[in-house]
Amino acid sequence: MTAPSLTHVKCADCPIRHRAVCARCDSDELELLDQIKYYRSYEAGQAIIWSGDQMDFVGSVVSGVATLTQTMEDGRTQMVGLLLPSDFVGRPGRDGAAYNVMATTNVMMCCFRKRPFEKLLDETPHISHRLLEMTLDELDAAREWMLVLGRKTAREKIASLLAILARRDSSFDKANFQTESEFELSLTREAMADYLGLTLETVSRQISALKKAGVIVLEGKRHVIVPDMGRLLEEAGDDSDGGLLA
Amino acid sequence: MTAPSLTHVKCADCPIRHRAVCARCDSDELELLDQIKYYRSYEAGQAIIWSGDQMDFVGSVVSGVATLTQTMEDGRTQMVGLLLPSDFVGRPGRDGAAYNVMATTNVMMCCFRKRPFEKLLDETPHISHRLLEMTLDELDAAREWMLVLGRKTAREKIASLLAILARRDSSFDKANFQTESEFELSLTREAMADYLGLTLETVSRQISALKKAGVIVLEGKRHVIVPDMGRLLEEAGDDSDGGLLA
DNA sequence: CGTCCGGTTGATTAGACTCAAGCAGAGTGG
DNA sequence: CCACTCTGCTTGAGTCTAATCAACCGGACG
Repeated sequence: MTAPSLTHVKCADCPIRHRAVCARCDSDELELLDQIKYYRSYEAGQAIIWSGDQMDFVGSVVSGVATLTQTMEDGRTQMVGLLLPSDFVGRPGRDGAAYNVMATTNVMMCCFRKRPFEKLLDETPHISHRLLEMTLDELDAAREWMLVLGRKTAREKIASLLAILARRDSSFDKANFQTESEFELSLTREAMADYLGLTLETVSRQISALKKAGVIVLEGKRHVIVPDMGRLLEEAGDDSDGGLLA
Repeated sequence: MTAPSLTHVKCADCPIRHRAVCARCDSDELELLDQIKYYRSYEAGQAIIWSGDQMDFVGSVVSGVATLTQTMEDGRTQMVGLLLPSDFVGRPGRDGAAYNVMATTNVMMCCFRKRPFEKLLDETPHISHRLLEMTLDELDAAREWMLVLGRKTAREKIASLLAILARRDSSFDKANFQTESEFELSLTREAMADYLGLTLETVSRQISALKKAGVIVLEGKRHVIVPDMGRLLEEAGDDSDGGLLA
């Protein structure tokens, strides 16, 4: 294992400046955050945090993809969150980590020392309000996922996952409704299975089935082309609006 | 349908005063909340909110049990939250309801007019911080539930639900570990099925199985006695600590 | 060249679903 | 008061979806 690379980047130059927990901060507030933060990189496959670990930082994903997973003693594991750039990691006010956080690709984190961040949170409404908003969004996403896990068939689950990845991964700039979409699959079959509550064999079979049905086109094993998003959403069992609300 | 009963109760006399979103408020802040709130009652079985409805209030459950559910066009439904006294309903900053909220028993709600509440939220850290804390707790609960939905067997699911209800329903005053527990089941078999991603027949069968195995004792169909919580947690596939962290 | 990893595919099995019948208790109306 | 119905629940028989077990493929890498 290589030593983690620690670096420091000015907040103003940060790629997630306008989406992360710091999004609403003015330049004075950014300055305060700047003083308690550091960048840290993790390699693909590496653990960022183990469940039960003492946490000395919270932070944001700057680049890359990480997963939040829960494991039972017998090894069954369930992914409970997919962390993309700007997503927040860690729970202010709690010392022990509740989940495993694993880097799926190479990941850059912007870490805030925990105690000073908690202090800032108390004193800076721009931060606490933004964190509240992000947490409410995550709660909605988790609840959406509960429907997928509890009530959808294997095929619908796969289609749902692909739809989410298509929406987030591909730059869906505007009213998220170009009919075509194309993106890189950053998860292994096993990770997808853990996300969906399936086995990796079932994931593989259903992806093959969707390919055979022409719902998706694969270039290699990881590059996905969706010729018709409407068709994919149909397969996902979603009605057209995809459950997004103002 | 009877007209809703609207009443007003002083915050100081409110049974959820120290657990709800108002928990941290001082008396001045309570006074402000008092001016924008009203109590409202709902009968068992009644809808409190329909998904997609315009929301003109947010609020707290004062007494009773309500459920948060999501429904697909073909009727498949998944419960995504169980609302007990002190739980918060509604999302500040969003006008449309994202879920159905149904009264399972008779329910009393403390409703805050939405716009004024949002204004208070902006100006009152005691409220926004408490709401953040409660939202983080709900997110943890939702993630815990994702493991149940995605990876547990029918029997483990039932045991998990009973364990949750036992912990919350029965007055688990202290270190939540008396070995014995006893509580009233406020959910129908169908509601349990919707919670667990099962059919009601499977719920019925697994409850019978747990009864036959002596894990639980039923008095009538709704009163549950758990002679040994450790045994129940074993059946739930949880290790002894039940996943609670400081 | 052999091995490992991620992925695919096939055969069989098991667990939950579906369809169906029936029970107990509460409420209703003749 | 009794028959009738309704709701919530239980139980059984048969089916089907996804899990399990197993073989195999292809590319990367030492």
